Amino acid sequence: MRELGSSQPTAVELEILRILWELGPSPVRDIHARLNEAKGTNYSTTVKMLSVMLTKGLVKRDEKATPLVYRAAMTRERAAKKFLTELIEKVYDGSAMSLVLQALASGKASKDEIEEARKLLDEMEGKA
Amino acid sequence: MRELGSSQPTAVELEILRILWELGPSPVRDIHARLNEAKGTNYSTTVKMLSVMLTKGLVKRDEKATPLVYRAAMTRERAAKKFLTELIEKVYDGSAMSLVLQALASGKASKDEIEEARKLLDEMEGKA
DNA sequence: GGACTGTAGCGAAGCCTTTCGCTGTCGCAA
DNA sequence: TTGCGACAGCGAAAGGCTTCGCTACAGTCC
Repeated sequence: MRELGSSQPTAVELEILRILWELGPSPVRDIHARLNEAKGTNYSTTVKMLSVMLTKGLVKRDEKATPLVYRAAMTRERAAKKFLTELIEKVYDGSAMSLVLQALASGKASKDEIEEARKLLDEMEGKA
Repeated sequence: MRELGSSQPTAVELEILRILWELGPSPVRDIHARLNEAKGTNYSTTVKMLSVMLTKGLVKRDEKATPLVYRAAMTRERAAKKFLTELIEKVYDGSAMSLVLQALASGKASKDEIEEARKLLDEMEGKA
C-alpha cells in the first residue's frame, strides 16, 4: 500500500474526479453515464474504479443513501494545487514563476482576467 | 503501442529527463550516478529505461560516441508546456487563466519576475 | 592467452492500473 | 412465488511500467 494521501490520481481516476467536480455528489449510474460517453467502458468498470478510489481516499461516499452517492474527497482547486506543486517541482525545479510566465505566454485571457492577474501582481510586489 | 508522440513521460522517465536537462547530453554512467543517488536502483535499470525512452522517442542518442551519449528529445520548456496543456485541459477544463491565477496566488516571485509578468499582461491586453 | 573492467542488451518477474464476467442481493410487478 | 431490473462486489485477465539477473562484447593489464 502506498503512503496515504501521497498517490496522484491516475488517468481514469482523474477523469472520474472531473465528472464529480462537474456534477457534484452523484450515484454510480450518473458517473457511469458520463464515463461511458467518453470511453465506452462497462458499468462494472466504473463501479470497480470507484471502489479502488474509495480505498485510496480519492472519493468518499454516503453509505446511507441508496443508490450509494459518491463525491470527490478533494476540491478541484486543491487537486490542481497538488498537480501544480508537483509540476513545478518535477519540471521547473521549484520556480513557480517560470511556470506562470509560460502559462501567461500561451494562454488566451479576457480583459477581466488580465485585470485580476494584475491585482495579484500588485499584492505580491508589496510583499516582495 | 500508443500513438506516437502522445505519451506523457512516466515518473521515472521524467526523473531521467530532469537529469538530462540539468546535465546536458550525457553517457549512461553519469545519468545512472544521479538516478542511483535518488532512488538506489541498479545500473541495468537505467540502461533499460533509456532504451525504453529511446523507442518512445523521449530521448535521442549519439551512436558514434563511446560510451553512447543520450540527450533529451524535448526541451524543458516544451515538456512543461505539454504538461501544462494537459493540466489545464484535465483539471481546469481548458481555462488557462484559472491556473495562472492559482499559481500567482501561491507562488513567491522576485520583483524582476513580477515585472516580466506585467509586461506579458500588457501585451495580452493589446490583443484581447 | 586469460582475467578483469566498463558498456550494452534481452527477457522475464513483479507490481500497479484498468477492464470485465460472474455472482449475489433487493425491491417490485405480474 | 417467480421473474426482472437495478445495484454492488469480487477475482482474474490484460496490459503497461519498473526492476533486475544473466549474457555478451570490447578493451586493458598482467
